[in-house]
Order: sequence, then structure tokens, then C-alpha cells
Amino acid sequence: MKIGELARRTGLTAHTIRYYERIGLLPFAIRDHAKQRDYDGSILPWIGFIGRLKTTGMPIRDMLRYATLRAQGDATAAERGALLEQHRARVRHHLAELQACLVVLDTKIAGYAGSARGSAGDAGGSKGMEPHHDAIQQGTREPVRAGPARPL
Amino acid sequence: MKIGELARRTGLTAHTIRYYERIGLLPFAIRDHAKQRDYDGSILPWIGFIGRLKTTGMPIRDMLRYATLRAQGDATAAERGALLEQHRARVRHHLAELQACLVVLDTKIAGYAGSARGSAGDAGGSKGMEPHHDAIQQGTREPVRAGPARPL
DNA sequence: GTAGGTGTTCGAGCGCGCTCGAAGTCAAGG
DNA sequence: CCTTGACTTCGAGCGCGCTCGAACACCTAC
Repeated sequence: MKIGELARRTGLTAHTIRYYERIGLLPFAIRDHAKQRDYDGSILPWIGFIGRLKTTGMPIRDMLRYATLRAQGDATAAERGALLEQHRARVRHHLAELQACLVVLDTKIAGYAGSARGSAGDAGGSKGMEPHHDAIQQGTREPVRAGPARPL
Repeated sequence: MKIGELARRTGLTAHTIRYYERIGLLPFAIRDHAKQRDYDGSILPWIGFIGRLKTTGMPIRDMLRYATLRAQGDATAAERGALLEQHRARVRHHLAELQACLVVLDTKIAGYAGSARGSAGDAGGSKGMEPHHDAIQQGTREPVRAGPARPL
């Protein structure tokens, strides 16, 4: 399999695949007579797993650590397991946060739906807002004016 | 409330708060006699909400859109509602993805735990891997060698 | 009066994860 | 033979979301 087909099958771009190889996230691919990368199917599960780590927000440097340990063989299994367990804990935490945020979002949206016609006012529950780090206690109403939003 | 206290209460840095004001995500704060920003508590729920949008992965430009609509008053309520609904759909989708990934992670970790001592081999289920975009069908085993991981 | 602490503006820089373009090589098809 | 197209390497550039430092202003306490 050449890089183009691998790209098609993984949803990555050829550029990205080469980039992953460059940084060591993918093994150095065997080249054919014309010095082109020649993949076999065994790379696919690994790329799939990388994709899942990425989806769950693992930074590349951690994936790299995992990949490196993997390359070192069975002796590193325990460390790899620990790494994944830490990651899982982070993912679970994030998941819980997301669920909490979803509830707030639901409330907010319900507020907008409720005030469908006529004076809308402050949609959704404007209390119980949690800050970035659980630091907000006080709460009145959200401000109505926002600055003259530059195009960024 | 001066910017330092607001920073403490929100978990943001003063730098970040100024940045948010600059780009229009926070309203232009009233300045006191010494031209220092003087906040009242009404900003807190808004910052809290921004934090939640951020947690759920909304890009700043979308928050900006929301903030701008908000600034335009009740007439934009419907559009704001739609915006949040779209966002909610994305968050739900992402949540589902995360949960699926968590299952895979669990399996993998169970595999590492199972092979605690002795020959570890390929920990976790090495089948059923989904690619980045559901494009991988084929699957054998993950590669063992990874390139000489450059420091990136 | 002076030191310390907190604030101000401005613009540059950073870390991440790609993304892209240039210039060249190679093989197959008409 | 010549075109087409997929590949190669290399290095620069980008979009995002901050992050930081410089140089200066101001208030308060000693």
C-alpha cells in the first residue's frame, strides 16, 4: 500500500502521515525500489489507536512516549499500562466536565426556546454558573453589552 | 473589583482577561479615576459561561459571534439559541466519541493488567480498531518498532 | 519621599499540530 | 517519446489561544 491509499483509508493526509513518521509517531516505513513508502495493513490498527488517543485529547508528546515504549518491547508493558491509566483518568474527568457543561447548555437553550417570541431577556438559568476553576461564587446577570468585537 | 481580583476569582490570568477584552469576548470594562479596569460581579457569570463554552471546545470566533449577538439585544435570541443548539449537537457527538474511545482504552488497559508479569505481547484487543473516520477495515497487529523518536 | 505592589498599553513570541509549496524522481499509458 | 500523476524531501508558514516582557502610571504605607 502506498501513502495515498493509506491516507484514503485512514482519513489522514499524506502530508500528515509523513509528518507522523518524521516525529516518530509512525515507524519508519519500508521503501520500495523507487524509494516510496510501502505500507502493509499492520499499520492500520496503530493509526486507529493514535486517532483514538488524539480524539481523547492526548498530546502528541505523550503518544510519542507510548510509541517509544512500545518499540522497546514487552519489558515496558507496565509503564505503558500506567500511561494509559493516567490518560483514562484524564479522559474520564473531561467527560464528566463535558456532561456538566451539557446540562448548563440544555438549560440555556431551554431558556431561549421558552422565550421564543416577544421579550427574550436572559435566556437559560443564569445562576449556578461555575467558573473556570470553581472560583465564582457571586452571580447576578450576564452583561448585555459586549465590546465592538474586532474581527480577530 | 480590579483585574487582579477578577483573575483570582475566575482562574484566568490578568493577561488573558485583557486579551479577552481586546478581542471583544469581554465587554470594554469601565475604568476608574486612574484608568484601571473596575469590574462588578455581573461579569462573573458571563466569564463562567465562556469557560464552559471553552471546556466544550467552542472556538473563540464562535464565542465572539455569540457575544456579539448578545450585545445586539433580544432580537437576536433565536439566532443565539440556534448557535447553542448547533454547539450542543457537536458536544454530544464528541461526548459519544469519547465514550467509545474510553471503552477501547479500558480494553487495552485490561490487556496490560492481564499480562502483568511475564510475556506481555499485544495488550488489549487489537481488533475492532476504528480509524480516524471509520475507514479502517483491515487489522492484524500493531507494529512493534517505532522510529527513533526525535525530540520533536 | 520612597519603596512596593498593582495596574496600564503595546507588540512580539510561543507551543501545538499540522499544512503547504517547491522542485525533483519515477512508472505507466497513449 | 512524452505526458500525467503519484510519489519524494525539505523547510517555511499558519491558525489558534494565549503568554510574556518592556516601560511606564498610580496608590498606599512606612
